[in-house]
Amino acid sequence: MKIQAINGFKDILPENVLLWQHIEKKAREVFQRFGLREIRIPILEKTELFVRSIGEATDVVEKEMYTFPEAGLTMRPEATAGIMRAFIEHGLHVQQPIQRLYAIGPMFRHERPQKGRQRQFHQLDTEIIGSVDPQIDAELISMGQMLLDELGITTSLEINSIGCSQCRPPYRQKLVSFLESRHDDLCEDCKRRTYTNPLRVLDCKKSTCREIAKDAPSLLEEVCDNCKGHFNQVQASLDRMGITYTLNRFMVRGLDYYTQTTFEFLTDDLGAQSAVGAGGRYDGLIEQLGGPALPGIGFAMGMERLALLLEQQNNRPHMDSEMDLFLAALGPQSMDYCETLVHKLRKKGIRAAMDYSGRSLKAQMKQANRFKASFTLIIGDNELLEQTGIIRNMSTQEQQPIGLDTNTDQLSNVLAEIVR
RNA sequence: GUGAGCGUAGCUCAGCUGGUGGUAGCACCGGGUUGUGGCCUCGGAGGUCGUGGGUUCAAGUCCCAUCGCUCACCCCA
Repeated sequence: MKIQAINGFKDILPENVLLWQHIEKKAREVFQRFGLREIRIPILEKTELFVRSIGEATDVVEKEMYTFPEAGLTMRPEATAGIMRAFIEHGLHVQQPIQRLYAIGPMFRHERPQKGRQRQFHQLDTEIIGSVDPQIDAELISMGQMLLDELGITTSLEINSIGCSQCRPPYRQKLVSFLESRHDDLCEDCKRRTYTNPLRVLDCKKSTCREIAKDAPSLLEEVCDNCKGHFNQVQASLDRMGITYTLNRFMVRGLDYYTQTTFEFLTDDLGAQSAVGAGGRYDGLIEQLGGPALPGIGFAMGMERLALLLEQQNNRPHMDSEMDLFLAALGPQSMDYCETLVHKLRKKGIRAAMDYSGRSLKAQMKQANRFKASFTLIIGDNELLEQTGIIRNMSTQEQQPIGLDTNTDQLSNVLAEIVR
């Protein structure tokens, strides 16, 4: 039996890594533009951390975590909890009143894989900690939008406010009562959701449930004045920046720690998955984890989803040459000569390669082409005797003789100049 | 956890009502070009038809089981 990767865990092969590096590079660039600094945290944490932050009754905690029960450890299903743990553990708030952080890396959830969803997946995660200012919310959203824009990915932005610890519980109670009054008309899933996650009923795709949802009390109208004011200011900021969005009063969150502002970057191009990125405020989380009473807001973007969209929307970055110079050696002497030359070129930072199998020139040219080499230097034993090689520009097909030198240091300098 | 679909070359796939595995495309190797890549052309190599059992004179094809993958539900980035 051949050993293969386990279900939901994917290899990212070299040709695709270029795409991933493109995404990462652009993300770091944009995040740094907003003053975010990278933080790297462990993949394994105490199970308790996720239970306390994400919420005991959430799907993620109840059935999706990779946990080692005997050790009490869990592979992180998301990044925010770990970042907050690190934030508290190292007292980062003392250094700077507002901390702006980002993290990039793999997350793990034991769900059934499907398009745009894997068991090991990767997220770009951002957090701004220490401010309740609604302009911070808008700034963070604008950063996500800017990244998507610059990647050339088209999404729609939806925002909502899900209230705070003061106003959400009463609303939730009101909603449950309403749903109970219409219980018989709800679909089977929603009958269950009424008690597990009543807000999710508002988001049900079934038409009958949608009709009922229209009559349900609206969270946006029920939230407290403070939350309303905050949300209005977020919208005013987005308006000033010219960022287009739609209000979605049915948008809810799967993790318990979210408060007030929530938002999602959405697409129709990912099969059943619609969210490319999502986030929101989590004002009680840090305190709940035993840290100072500091607010925060963040978002995560799914890198697999970004990569899929880049491919689908035909925005694959065109790749440059991946090799500066390929040395085609013909004959034993020239092979040894080229070996020395390749070594010296590489020490100068030039990307250089050659073939040792003594294949035909045609075969070696093919190889140079596969390497996407900018130049090829052809050196046979004859050339070595006459001290004149041939250098070929692979894109223009121009060839020129080049004086060879027994002093390969000199020659490698000359070649380095040509190739640069 | 539930449902549906699919497993044939490294990849993408033909293979009809069972009757000798495809000159298939991409990729790979070599020749045409006696020392020049991409395009063209000719040739070559590459397979336990996922696995196990059953039906049959005969199974890639039909039946059963099993493993794997994919998509969808739930839920989520």
